[in-house]
Amino acid sequence: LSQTFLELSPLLKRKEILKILYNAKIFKKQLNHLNIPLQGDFFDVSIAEYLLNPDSNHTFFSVLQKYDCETINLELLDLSNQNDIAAYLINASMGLFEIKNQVEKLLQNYKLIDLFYSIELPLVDVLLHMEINGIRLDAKLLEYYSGVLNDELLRLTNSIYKEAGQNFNISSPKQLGFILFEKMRLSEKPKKTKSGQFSTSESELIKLKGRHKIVDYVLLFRTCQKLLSTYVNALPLLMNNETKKIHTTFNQSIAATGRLTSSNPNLQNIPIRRSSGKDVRKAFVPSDSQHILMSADYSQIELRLIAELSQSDNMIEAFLNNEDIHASTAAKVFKVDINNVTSEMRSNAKTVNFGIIYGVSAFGLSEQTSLNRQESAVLIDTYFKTYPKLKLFIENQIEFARKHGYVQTIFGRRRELRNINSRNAFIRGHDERNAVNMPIQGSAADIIKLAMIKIHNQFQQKGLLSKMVLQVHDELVFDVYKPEKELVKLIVKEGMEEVHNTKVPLIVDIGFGDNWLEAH
DNA sequence: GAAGTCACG
DNA sequence: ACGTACGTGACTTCA
Repeated sequence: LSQTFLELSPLLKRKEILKILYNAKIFKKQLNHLNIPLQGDFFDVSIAEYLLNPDSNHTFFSVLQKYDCETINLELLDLSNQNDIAAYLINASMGLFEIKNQVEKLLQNYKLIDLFYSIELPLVDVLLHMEINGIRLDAKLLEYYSGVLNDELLRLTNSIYKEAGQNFNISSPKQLGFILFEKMRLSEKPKKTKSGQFSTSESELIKLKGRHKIVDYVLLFRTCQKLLSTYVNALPLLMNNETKKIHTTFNQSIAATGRLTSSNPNLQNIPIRRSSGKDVRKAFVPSDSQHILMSADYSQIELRLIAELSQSDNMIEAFLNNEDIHASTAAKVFKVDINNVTSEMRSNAKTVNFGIIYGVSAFGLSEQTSLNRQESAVLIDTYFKTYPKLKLFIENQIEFARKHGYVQTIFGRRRELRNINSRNAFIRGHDERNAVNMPIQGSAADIIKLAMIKIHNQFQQKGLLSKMVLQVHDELVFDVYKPEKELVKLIVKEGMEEVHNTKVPLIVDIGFGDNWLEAH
């Protein structure tokens, strides 16, 4: 394969030739490895197809079929035969060429062409750089933590066996369910999963807290086990041993809302919420002593966007006054002065604020808060009376979706909602919630993508040594060359805050540190 | 490979 | 009466 690439290199260097690719980032990464630059414009069919149809998984082969290109049956090919391989590649290339013209027209018809050319395509190179840069991992710290967690796990295992009166596989939900609900009868009405098994999920176990010591042990066991298997033991195995860096893959054509995803390893779900997991974050460090990590995150971007899109004046007002939005909401719905908001009131208001973005029900809210169903229903009702335009926005979104069969973000990214008119209330409900959620989540995704492109270009123009290394939906992480600290801070803050003009200001919080936890 | 669980925004 | 919050990826168990 590398031989083929070398032979192609004179063509790849010619700027006037448009290169039509399927997943350009993978191709460019391979070329980069061989030191063959790809110059000039390129077109990525996989991204075009994703914008046209963000809900489905597409492979090169499925796209060829979809656009009625003649495809060679792979099973009939002899991959050790050069002629067969050549025939396949020629066939695939012709297919790509045909498809490019078709999808480009479709992008135009659906008004996705600007999104494609000014956001998604330029983003390919930004993500490529980030993946190649990688982020440094302190594997020694994780090794130490692994020992601590293993000891803890051993102690918990023994305690659980003792309380259960027998040995069993604690990691097996089936066996654990049997012990807790058949043998120990810890609940009168244990919740079952879809398949009829006892549910042993965290939210169910928390309801049993205080009934028996074993519940706390199991919860702790699960936490330790998760940290060990997914992070502490797994991350060092994916580290490049020479550079001590981790190189994730950012997937640009998976999430139906327009977000990126991260895999191998997923660096968008590194623990932070619980204290027990925070040590994992400490293992993400600057590349060397000349660098420092910088984290820049949008403050409440989704709530700001829903305030903006709904033109909800009193919520906009709260943001303009730089109020604590959850406290502000609590003051309004519980009708107290903002200074008299208790932490429980704020916490419940916070849950509703997020719930609104997801289309929460009274039941869902009661599951997430200390409130019962009745109280939750009242709270939601009061919430909509407080922010009437928010309710109107939700209704308008659903109506738009019913009429047109799709919804869109502020940059015109679309998601079809095929079941918005379904007679099945459950199926319809899902699309109704997405009619509200996708434009919010997706607009936030559009905004941060555009900011990434701007920031990357500034770094290149100024020849900076600092690097953008991670994106976590509303946060960007940089490996900053210390002498560039103030300049980088300025470029990033302005780049993120000024990328899109809104009535509600977008605010970015910036922090520095010798590890990712400190930078927050 | 599905199901269950849990890490993140 | 019903089911019950959006979007992901990874790990373990088990049929």
